[in-house]
Amino acid sequence: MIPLPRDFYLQDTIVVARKLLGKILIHNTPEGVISGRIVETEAYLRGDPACHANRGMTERNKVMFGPPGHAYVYFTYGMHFCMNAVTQPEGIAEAVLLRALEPLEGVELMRRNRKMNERKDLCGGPGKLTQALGVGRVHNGVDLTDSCLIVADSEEITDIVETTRIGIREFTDKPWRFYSKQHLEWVSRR
DNA sequence: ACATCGATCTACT
DNA sequence: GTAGATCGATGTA
Repeated sequence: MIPLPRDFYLQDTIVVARKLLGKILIHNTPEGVISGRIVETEAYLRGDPACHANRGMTERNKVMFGPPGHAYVYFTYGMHFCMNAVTQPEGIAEAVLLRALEPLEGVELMRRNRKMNERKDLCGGPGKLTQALGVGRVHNGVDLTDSCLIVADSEEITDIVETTRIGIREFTDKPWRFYSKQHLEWVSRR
């Protein structure tokens, strides 16, 4: 599995969000490899009130201001982690939220992490996929091109549905959520 | 110091 | 369709 190069994350963030569809997120854990195909993403841009970094750098969002190709993992709702891939050069805070995966390797580990058996319940949502892969606080800031958590190159998806983003209160009209039409069954919502 | 609420999920109606 | 869980980052005083 070849990690996507850092340059990949220097493209326009919306382009990155679309091109990440089909790619493979891989977590190498002591228990074994857990991986899935990315099938749903959202873009968060500068100047976007829904973007965590919009009001400047804070302790929580500082990874978004760092170099591209790193993971921005944050804790929310008192119980969930969400994972992003940071895009754009250092100093410019944009990112792509990973919202759903098609489970590939380590499905039994996912079942154990999630306390769920149905394949469809394992990775179909941003909080679900981090729990399934065992991704949390310690992964905030790790290098997605060279660490235990990587995004590997794979097929290009061309049949993409774009919709508005989920769970935000501002900029709700922007069509910056993307999912693969050929992986509908793994997507969090249609 | 303190109040608010979130890029969510589950269980229950 | 919606309430409740649960906690720390953030904004206001």
